[in-house]
Amino acid sequence: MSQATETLSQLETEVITFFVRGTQVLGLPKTVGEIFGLLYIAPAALSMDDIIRKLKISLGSASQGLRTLRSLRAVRVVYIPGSRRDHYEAETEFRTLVANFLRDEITPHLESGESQIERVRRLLDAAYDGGDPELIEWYRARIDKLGRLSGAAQHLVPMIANFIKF
Amino acid sequence: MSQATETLSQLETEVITFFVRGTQVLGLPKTVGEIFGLLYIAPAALSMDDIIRKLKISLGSASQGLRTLRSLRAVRVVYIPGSRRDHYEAETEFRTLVANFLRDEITPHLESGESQIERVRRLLDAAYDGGDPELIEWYRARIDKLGRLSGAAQHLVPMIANFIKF
DNA sequence: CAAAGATTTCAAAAAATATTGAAATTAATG
DNA sequence: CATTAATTTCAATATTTTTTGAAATCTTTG
Repeated sequence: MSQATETLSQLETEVITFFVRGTQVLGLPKTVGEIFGLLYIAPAALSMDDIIRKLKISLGSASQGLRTLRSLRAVRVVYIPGSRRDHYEAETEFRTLVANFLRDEITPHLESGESQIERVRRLLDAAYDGGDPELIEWYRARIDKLGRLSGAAQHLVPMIANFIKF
Repeated sequence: MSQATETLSQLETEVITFFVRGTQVLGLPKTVGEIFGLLYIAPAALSMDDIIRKLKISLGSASQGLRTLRSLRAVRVVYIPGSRRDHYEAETEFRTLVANFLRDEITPHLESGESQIERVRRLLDAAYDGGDPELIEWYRARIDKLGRLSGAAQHLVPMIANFIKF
């Protein structure tokens, strides 16, 4: 039996709003932010049922949202002796959270961007026969600039990961 | 009269795809990425009509997309003597592009986050009467952690803006 | 200043995304 | 091992976002 009150306190509401904004900036569903915010400010681990009742969201959203948060390692399963339900608590180390997010969500994008630029370069090399050489040089300059952006972005990631240390 | 070919070359298609992915990561509409990509790789400024014909998008999307890009200062209006239409070219300095984006799109979010945390702090102070002091201290620790995240993010922005220099 | 051209606006349609809840599955208990 | 509880899945629904194109507005030019 869960002893948590059914209504959200003003404090809880504010904290949840904070994270909902965050997840929306990151392009994640609102319910994911709600669940994370609720768990972040919860003094004890909550079951899926607690989450459903406090946030008034559906079973499906809760299950799907927790799956997302688990896959981001933003939430951890905690065993509560005597309860048959899984209980969840938030990962509160933002350093860890950011590092995981960068590694799982950002780095793959950057790598695919890098390989795409490589492909465009080869395309340009193949076009040497036929096309106007001056135009091709101009294109190459533009693609090179893109390559430098991509490279800089890849350097940036570990810098960011390293910077959030507290 | 526009002399640009009507079909997109493979090179153009690849570059556009690159930027479409980018805008989708940033949460901007696909057409915005398409327009920017087309302009980025275009050897000469293009009119809205050129954009519509080459990308096969609607008038409304082109107008709205160009508005977005202008407001991000990712695109510049260029006057072409003898033509009545506005012509557009892409801002190709990624340093400028990133700096503008951080200032206009990211910083405001961070500032509103900061002030929201301030509000939660005051809420907690007001709650000193009535609530369990131990629980309130626990809450305060969680809110402080949030505050440190917010502070770190704000330090990060100028660092990133500074790092993309080429 | 009329006429044609270019651009913007905005309501409606289409597409993409998120949410719901009932049914299926999986796990725990007596 | 049957029963009940907990969780996941997924098709249907709702919501949000993007795109379209016709009408309105603004601009240029003869």
